[in-house]
Amino acid sequence: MPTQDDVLDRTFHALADSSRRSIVVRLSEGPASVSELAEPLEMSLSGVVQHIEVLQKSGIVRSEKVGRVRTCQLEPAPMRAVEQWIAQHRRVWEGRLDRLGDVLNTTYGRNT
Amino acid sequence: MPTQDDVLDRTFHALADSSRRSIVVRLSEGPASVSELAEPLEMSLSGVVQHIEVLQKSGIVRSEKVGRVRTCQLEPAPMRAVEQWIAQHRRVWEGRLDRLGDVLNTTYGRNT
DNA sequence: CCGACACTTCAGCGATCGCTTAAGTATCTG
DNA sequence: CAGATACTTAAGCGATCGCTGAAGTGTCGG
Repeated sequence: MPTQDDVLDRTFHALADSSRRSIVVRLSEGPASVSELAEPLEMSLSGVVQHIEVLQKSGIVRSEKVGRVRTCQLEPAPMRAVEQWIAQHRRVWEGRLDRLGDVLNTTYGRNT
Repeated sequence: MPTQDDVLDRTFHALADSSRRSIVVRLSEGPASVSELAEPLEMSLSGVVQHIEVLQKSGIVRSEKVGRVRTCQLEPAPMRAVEQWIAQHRRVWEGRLDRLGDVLNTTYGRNT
């Protein structure tokens, strides 16, 4: 069973590449086959397949093969996990941000 | 000048490591020195410094050296960029998601 | 001035990444 | 059945990653 950390590792990693993000963008408009996903990318088909594998391992993408065509679609859960992770920690600093400007040139004590 | 793609590449990459995320979590509670950030991590100091460099290159972290102490703090802009990128594309599929279940076992035609 | 402290810099190392080419394996089409 | 199509699998390669240990540099405290 993958920990939450594993999910975040894999999802952030999957999205840290602009070819993979463009696949995600394309899939956000609806399912597509491997070769449809490959078409706009200037890369060999097997390069694209490897990107899709990374996306699948992160859980962002699901796929199913019918006949000789593999069709891919998005799975929203991992991206929501990422979005929530960011939102959660953003809330913490935003509560502090108004004070940081002054704090920087004085003491940095933790108030715990 | 870094493109938006570069920012996303570097920010997603920076967050794709649990040691770096734990640094971000720690910094969300307020600024900290390099050795304060290093303390909970089971890793050499220079390993930690390298993680901080990755975070700085992405723009997530800023730092300033006073005397012999480097103090780090969070910079919210890049994480907001990531959050917005996700939110933007999530909106697109969520409009479609209710249809996908049925679509999967029928045709996958794009309706453009 | 001398040692402790807080980094800093650098070489190196095994592992993973992103990509290629080449050679498969099914599946459809005529 | 013979192609063409749509992947699939595997080897390999240069680059980057995450980390270490060792040797610095600059600062502070006594």
